[in-house]
Amino acid sequence: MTMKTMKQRVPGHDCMRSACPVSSVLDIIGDKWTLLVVRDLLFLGKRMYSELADSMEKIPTNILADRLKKLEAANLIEKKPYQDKPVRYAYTLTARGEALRPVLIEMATWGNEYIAGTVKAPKEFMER
Amino acid sequence: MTMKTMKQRVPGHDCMRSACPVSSVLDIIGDKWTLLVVRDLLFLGKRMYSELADSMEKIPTNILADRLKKLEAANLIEKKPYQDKPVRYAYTLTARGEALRPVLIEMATWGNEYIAGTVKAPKEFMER
DNA sequence: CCGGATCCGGTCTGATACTG
DNA sequence: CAGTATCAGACCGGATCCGG
Repeated sequence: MTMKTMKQRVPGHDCMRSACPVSSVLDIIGDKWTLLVVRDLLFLGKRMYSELADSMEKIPTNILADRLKKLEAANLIEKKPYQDKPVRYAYTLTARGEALRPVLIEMATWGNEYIAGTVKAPKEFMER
Repeated sequence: MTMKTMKQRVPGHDCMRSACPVSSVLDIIGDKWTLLVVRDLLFLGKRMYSELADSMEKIPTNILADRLKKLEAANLIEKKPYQDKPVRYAYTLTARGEALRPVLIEMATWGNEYIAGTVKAPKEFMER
């Protein structure tokens, strides 16, 4: 119930970020974990929950489940069952989610240039 | 003392984000407010504390002060006194901070395309 | 086992009040 | 004007639990 009762950012609410696109985007991906999930789906080819949970950054499972829900609610990812008994889902980016690629690329580019020790991504990731 | 005792992300610590550039960048700008401050400095020409506090998103003053400190510690901004009696500081982006422009631009581009009602930034902001 | 859901302690956020 | 203090409540993250 803790995660479910999180404060919503609804139109008219004090916290509603206005029409600035940067601000609006940050309402969706402006936290430490969401973009890491997107990165794993976009660049690392992950699709299953267990693969996502296995990230280098050790995302807690409750956080992962919560972010997957929010990403789905924001139409950045879809989940489709790939087996029954028990039902298991594969998570994939929607076109809307895929479109975040340039954002991730620019972040990676900045990191490679300005943060020592970061690993350069393979070139195929840096191209459309 | 609350803000000062925040958990540090030091090399060797469990929480240290590894060499992934995206992850490392998110350690610096991966929260809801930091990039908004950068946006104000980069696109809106703000320099003074009071201008930054006046953002549309109503950033709380304690959060603003905290983010300015962290941005300075990360060498993304500098503060220089622009008057004495009393000493007042102007905050400006360093080259390292200015270099985040492509990230902000891609975020704004994504927002304009995929979030209804976001305002398009003037073209001069979208060019180097 | 896998994919989460629940619990819980501690941390952080953010509204407001306050100070020099 | 440029921050600092305070404090309740939101949120994170580790551990654990549970249904299929």
